[in-house]
Amino acid sequence: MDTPEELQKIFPMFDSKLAAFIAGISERRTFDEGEIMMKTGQYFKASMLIISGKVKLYRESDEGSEFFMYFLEGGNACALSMICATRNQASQIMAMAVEETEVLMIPIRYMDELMTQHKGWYYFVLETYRSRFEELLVVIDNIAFKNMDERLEWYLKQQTDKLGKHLNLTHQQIAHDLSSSREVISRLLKKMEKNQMVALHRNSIEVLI
Amino acid sequence: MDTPEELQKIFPMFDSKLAAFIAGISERRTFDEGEIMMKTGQYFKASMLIISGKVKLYRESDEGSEFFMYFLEGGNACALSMICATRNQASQIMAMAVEETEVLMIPIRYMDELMTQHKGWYYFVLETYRSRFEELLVVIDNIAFKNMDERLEWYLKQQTDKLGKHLNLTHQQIAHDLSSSREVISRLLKKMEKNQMVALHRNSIEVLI
DNA sequence: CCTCGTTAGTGATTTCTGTCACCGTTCAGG
DNA sequence: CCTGAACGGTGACAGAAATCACTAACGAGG
Repeated sequence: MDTPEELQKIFPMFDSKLAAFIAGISERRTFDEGEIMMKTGQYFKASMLIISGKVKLYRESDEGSEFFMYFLEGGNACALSMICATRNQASQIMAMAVEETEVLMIPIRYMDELMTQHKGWYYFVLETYRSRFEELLVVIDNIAFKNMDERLEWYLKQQTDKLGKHLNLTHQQIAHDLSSSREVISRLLKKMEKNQMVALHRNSIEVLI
Repeated sequence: MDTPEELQKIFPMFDSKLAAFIAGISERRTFDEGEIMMKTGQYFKASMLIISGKVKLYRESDEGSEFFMYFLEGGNACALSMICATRNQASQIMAMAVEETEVLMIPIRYMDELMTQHKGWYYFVLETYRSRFEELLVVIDNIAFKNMDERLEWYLKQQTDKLGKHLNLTHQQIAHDLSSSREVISRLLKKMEKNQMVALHRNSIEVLI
């Protein structure tokens, strides 16, 4: 169990009373690399705060294909889990740990108390919603206005910002995340390699820019 | 100025104390059909609650093209205006009245008091964010996974849900909202007409399904 | 060391969408 | 009543992306 002081380092918005409260009621859980943390259609039993690690968030289509939206990392929280939890609504997104990830699970029965008694909590919730909302707007910009080559560049930039210049991704995975096809991604990556923007290896890509 | 009772009819989440407070501090304003209520890059000076009418929300690209996201109507509020207002951030969306629309403008200096003193207010804010967030997810579904014919059908469905079966839209406007081109929309509409899904008139479309 | 599944590269073809060109219709304003 | 702008229909073409088909390279496990 975390001490309130550790919690405040990761979530600076929490005052000490709030940090202590959360430390008392939450349960720590670790997800392995590649583990699915939340599936579409699943119901939230707890609100999740990310302590450490990295999480990829996906939107799933009816036909089963997935679309990468954004990352969560330490200090973030799943926006939907915080409110769906209180209303018992099904998740509309899929979350996958890309590295070992530690989270705090806050049971939904405490949501109302957190909201009403702790000013820092709902500020945090609002800030979480606002920033995810803005990320979604950027996602829309990209898929609505840009071609695949620009989208791929933007995608690689996002990944390197979070995971470093050396990406352990196959072309297939990238195609999947962008809801495109492997051949298209392979060709575009080749073009980027010619332009000295990336170096291609088997199962990994080095971003040079 | 509205009476608190009228306000509660439109915003059932507001308790009478909150309704009275808002009635006291807000200013009513009317926007005409077609009027731009909010431009990208503009700063919020007030949070807006929609009393009546219909508003279309757009995302604008760097190059100036616009992309329709969702409607707001009586009882809704602009999600971004509620939080950007408190942080003095620029708007990232464009809002246009599609019919005469009445709004309540709540000056930003009251935001903190509303948040901290009125439970109904932040429940309302959270609910607003949550529902807009979900609408954005559906928008992403459509542009990420669907072709233009399906997107057009979904677009027409949205419009008829809010505005009725008889839509006063030109093909050019639809193309604009979907960030496509007039010719493509014309052709797809012709196909839909053949399939008895719409009836086409000059400057208007009747949706038959 | 062999084999098979995964990963990548690439050409050919098709589909979807955007663009260009052009024409006819409608309608408001002079 | 005329005219020009806005609207809409349509064919031809171009480009992006998806799909199909095939090949080569790599690497883990027998």
